[in-house]
Amino acid sequence: MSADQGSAAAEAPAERISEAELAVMEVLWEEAPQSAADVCARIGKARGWSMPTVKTLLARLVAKGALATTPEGRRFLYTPLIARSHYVGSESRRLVDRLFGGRAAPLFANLAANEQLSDEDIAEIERLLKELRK
Amino acid sequence: MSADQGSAAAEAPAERISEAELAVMEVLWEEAPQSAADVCARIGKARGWSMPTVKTLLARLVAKGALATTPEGRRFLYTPLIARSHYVGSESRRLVDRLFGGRAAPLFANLAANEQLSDEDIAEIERLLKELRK
DNA sequence: CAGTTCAGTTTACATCCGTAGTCCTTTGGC
DNA sequence: GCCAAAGGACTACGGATGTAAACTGAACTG
Repeated sequence: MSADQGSAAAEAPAERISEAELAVMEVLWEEAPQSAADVCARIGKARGWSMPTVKTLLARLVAKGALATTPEGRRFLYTPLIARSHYVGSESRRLVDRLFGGRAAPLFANLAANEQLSDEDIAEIERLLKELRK
Repeated sequence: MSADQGSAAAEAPAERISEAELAVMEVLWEEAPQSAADVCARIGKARGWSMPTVKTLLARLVAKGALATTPEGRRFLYTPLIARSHYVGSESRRLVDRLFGGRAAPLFANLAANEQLSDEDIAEIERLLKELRK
């Protein structure tokens, strides 16, 4: 079932990335290979996590196949194995499937109804629509 | 911190509703006051859960403030305390905040890029946009 | 060469979630 | 009035998650 746009297997971690893990992924998506210490330095500020916590999250992400490690001297450099756009896409699809019967329009309607759409958003979406209709 | 659009307290369970719990909520959103047995009958078909499982989920939802119980004879009738639209709205907002920097347009762009938009969706969204611009 | 320090691995633990068994109470039937 | 059935409450338990300490091995330093 489900689409699964076939082709290039390799990635696709299947395992879901948790909230805390996502924060780590974000840091690595921002800048590609980083050591645990680097990640910790960046995240420590935002979330106040200790080094062990960050290490655990990194290890779990590696176990889940979401990160790759490259030995560099006596430590590892971590690199995302899944693209942010890929993750974001599958999460969006999940939401749309779970709550909007798989249709994007109701989601959009909902955002509109809750005034979640800024003027900028509207303008941008119109632009995108024009693209799509071309 | 975070927004928390203050005002009318009362509802707003704060506690997050899990995946399995959501299935129970869906049944109750479909038809308002139902007994545990009713819910179980409906869900049993779809998810194959046993009665105890459904009862546990109902109890947890009550504990979370997502459901209200009304004594009816010697059993309880369960009623949603939060509206589906409310839940759906907050989940959508969560996604947009977490993954798209709080902007709806990138979400939309993502759905478009992944061909998640049907022609119907596009037509409907255009209609909504027209509404918004009025 | 030994000690310190750094980095990854293992272990830990409380909580939540999915799933379900068991128990207790109440109510209805005989 | 007593027993069985129905229904809610309590308990359970493995896995995931958030958060972190302790352990271990390797490298740099004096």
